[in-house]
Amino acid sequence: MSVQLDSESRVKDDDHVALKLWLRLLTCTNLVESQLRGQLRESFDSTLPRFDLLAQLDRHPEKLTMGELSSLMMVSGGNVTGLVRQLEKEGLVSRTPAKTDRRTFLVGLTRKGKKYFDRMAESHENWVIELFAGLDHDAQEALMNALSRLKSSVMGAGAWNGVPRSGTGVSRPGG
Amino acid sequence: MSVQLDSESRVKDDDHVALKLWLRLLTCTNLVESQLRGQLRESFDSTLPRFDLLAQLDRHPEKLTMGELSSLMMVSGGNVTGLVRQLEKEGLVSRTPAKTDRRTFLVGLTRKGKKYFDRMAESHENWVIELFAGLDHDAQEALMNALSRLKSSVMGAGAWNGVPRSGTGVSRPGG
DNA sequence: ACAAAATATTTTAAATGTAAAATATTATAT
DNA sequence: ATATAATATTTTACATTTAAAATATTTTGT
Repeated sequence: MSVQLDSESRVKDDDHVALKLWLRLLTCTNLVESQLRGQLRESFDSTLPRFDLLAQLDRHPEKLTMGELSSLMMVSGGNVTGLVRQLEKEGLVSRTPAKTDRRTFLVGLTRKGKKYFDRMAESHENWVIELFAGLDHDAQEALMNALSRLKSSVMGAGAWNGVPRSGTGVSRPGG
Repeated sequence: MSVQLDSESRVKDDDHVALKLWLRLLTCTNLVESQLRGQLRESFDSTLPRFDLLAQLDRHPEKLTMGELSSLMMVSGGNVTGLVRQLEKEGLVSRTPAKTDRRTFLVGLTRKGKKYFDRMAESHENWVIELFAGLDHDAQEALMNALSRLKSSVMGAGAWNGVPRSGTGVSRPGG
């Protein structure tokens, strides 16, 4: 049937380079995400958002507020509310009111959550290494540099509204 | 509070280069996607998946089956079923049974859908160009090359299960 | 021809996601 | 002090997404 296999196929010959670039970026991300999601499900019966939330807490042992989690994960506040509730019910994270501000909650890994995360994180890193193994170290450096520039470009472009975080004014220099 | 603004912040200093690379890739994609989603909503009261589906049909004027759409968009079949149903109800796409195979449906843009898409596509391309404007042409070429290599790497790595397309055996050389 | 396997799609159930409104609390400006 | 604005989170309503099961049809093997 000779049909391409991914989103890039929608690029027309006369399309702008930037558009091709964006679609290839999206394709790569989708491919990696699919692999990781599948592995996480098969090996640990878990999901990417759960893993990502635990990873943020592991990276920030000083505990994080709901809003910080929302910013870091680049998802809406309501989304975080649901995920934290779920993980708290399973005893993987703790959620305690802040002393100084009664609006705020501090979220952190429990011992059980830390163990659970560490187990997954090791496998996760190996999966990523394997997926990127086709690029030698220089190629990885080159890609990292290119992506750094892209990140700056995107964050600099237009009026920056940020990632949807309804009801949160965090990180809106233009707002 | 001095907390970073995106997923990369979960990288620890001793983490493997590939992991940093993956998180930066994810961050860039999330940033671009958020911008485009917001613009699409504000300017056209539409969404990315709707746009993507129409774009695939525009790219393939010979019409596509549900399964081909699923592969091209890298989303599950059930997802395509819902999107096509919605767009068909709005008169933007047509969905006709194939002559030779009664399991199969052929989906294509209606005249109304083509107009609707063209209007969005122009803005969409301009948004992308603007988001990538911080990279000069050489940098864009470099990034494209790096991503090409990454795509090959990911598609070559491990047993390729492909993107989740439940109930679809498409493109599984290993299955 | 006929059973079994493969394929294409839809349906289902549950998870994830957004955006906007609602609630509660804290900060600011008279 | 008190009204107003800003902030942090939750709730609500709904859209999207996946994975698996179900359905329908075609293909394959014998």
